[in-house]
Amino acid sequence: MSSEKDFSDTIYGLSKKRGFFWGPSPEIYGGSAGFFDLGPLGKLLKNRLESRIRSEFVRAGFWEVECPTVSPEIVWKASGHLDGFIDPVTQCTKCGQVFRADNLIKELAPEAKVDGLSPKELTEKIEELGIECPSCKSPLGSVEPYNLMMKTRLGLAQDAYLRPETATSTYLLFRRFLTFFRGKLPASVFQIGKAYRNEISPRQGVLRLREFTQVEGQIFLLEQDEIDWPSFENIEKEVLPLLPYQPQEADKSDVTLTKMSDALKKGFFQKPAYAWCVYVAYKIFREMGFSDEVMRLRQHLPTERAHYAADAWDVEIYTKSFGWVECCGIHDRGNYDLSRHQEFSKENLSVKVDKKPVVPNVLEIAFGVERPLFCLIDNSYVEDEERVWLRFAAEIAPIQVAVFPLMGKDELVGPAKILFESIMNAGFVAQYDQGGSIGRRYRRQDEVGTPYCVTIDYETLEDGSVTLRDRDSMLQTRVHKDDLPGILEALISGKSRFESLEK
RNA sequence: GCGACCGUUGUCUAGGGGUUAGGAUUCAGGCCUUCCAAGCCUGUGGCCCGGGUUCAAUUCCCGGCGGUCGCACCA
Repeated sequence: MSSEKDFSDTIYGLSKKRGFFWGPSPEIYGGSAGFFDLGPLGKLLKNRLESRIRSEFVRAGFWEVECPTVSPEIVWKASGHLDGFIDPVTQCTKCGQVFRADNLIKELAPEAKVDGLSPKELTEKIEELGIECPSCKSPLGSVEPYNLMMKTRLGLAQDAYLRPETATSTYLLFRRFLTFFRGKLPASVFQIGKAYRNEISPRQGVLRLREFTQVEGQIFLLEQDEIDWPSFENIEKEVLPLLPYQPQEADKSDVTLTKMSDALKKGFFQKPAYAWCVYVAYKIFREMGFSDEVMRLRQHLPTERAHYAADAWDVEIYTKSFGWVECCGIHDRGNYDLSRHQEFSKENLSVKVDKKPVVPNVLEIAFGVERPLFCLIDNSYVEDEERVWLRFAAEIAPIQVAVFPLMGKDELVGPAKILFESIMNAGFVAQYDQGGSIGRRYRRQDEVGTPYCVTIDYETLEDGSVTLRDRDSMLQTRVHKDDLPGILEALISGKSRFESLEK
């Protein structure tokens, strides 16, 4: 087998060649790191993932919303992103190390006053105090503000930022949600949309992007709800691969297959509602086509957690390219966000509990779509002596069925095109191809993961039967063309198996 | 952002101060072909960008952009 680095090259090569994704974008101008274009197949695949995500959220009782990607500065002031992410940084002119300027000054000159100083003033302060690079004693460069958010402007003068997460824009609707949900909590909503992070140094292709599609589900609820969570009963017998923080601290990384009810008893999860969210996240990834063997749920170490987070678990996916990849975070955000927005907006974001105002808590499921997209291609790639193919689950494959005339003869091409039309009309994403030998066309579809191919031949002209070919086994069977929509539907949805078609 | 290495058709790659820049594969068209990348013919397409050195730069130098790895960063 190829090395890890070689394998990601293989995936990126195939993706570029077959039109899953291209980049960095804009390619003809040399590209900017952290931006990628989705080609036709990548977009089809992403649409399928999003629709699985969407239906899984809906099934779990979430309602979808959509908010602007740009919000004025005050929003990010309130959310904490502005202060949290405008760091005054200085860099050593010789060794290149980067430091937080304010922290560095405080550390080396505790009596100096640095709070509220501009980058320019901080630069002067560093000169004044004769501070140099702590590791190599060389002069430091001027202090520059660095913020992870992308800045823009509304009209002439109002500062605004592109959202670094969709969640914050969702929280701003809380009062509207209260009305929509007729004053009842818990209330569950989710959003699928673009988010932007001005990463200093994007790496690993589509795994760390400056612009990406985020999916974030939020449950607004009261503390009591977190304990009394009836839906937990539906999933308490589910067994998930858990990796709590304790074994990690002992440098162990073996998952424990744990029943959810036991996980709660053992204290892996504090609250049933949070545990349920972890299950929902896991279920979404299952629905996207990941098998249990390549997934695990890893709890953040206490040192890894955000200061306000009571608990945090990640869904991780094993890839042949990069090993375990963090794909989804499940966070207990407490009432931090709503409290902050209440404070900054002066709007009442509380509900009445026993006649007293209480700001509700938030549980969150958050992930980007591009990571699972990449992981899925990585996981689906299969290669043997004969061919290369993507073993997508039929339901998420970008193209579901390809239609070929056995040869490019007029008497076969005509009927093949008619059949292609009827398959499209039946609602399938289909592709027609008459270029090259039949074997080459099968291989082409294998390489983009098309689960089924249909071939029209001379027998079709006599009795209406066609060849139906299965991607993974390369087996073929004859069926009547009029039965195809039903057969394909059953195969793709998993209601029947290809082997059972064989007579 | 720093350091090291790197950037040649759609993809993978050979090469190198003066070349018709080579190969494999893909792709398009044609011939052939009654089910798994066959064969034959034809064709499209390339030296990341800018500056410098030089009679001459894709090749050497500098800068930019991008990539890989390491450091840092990753709410």
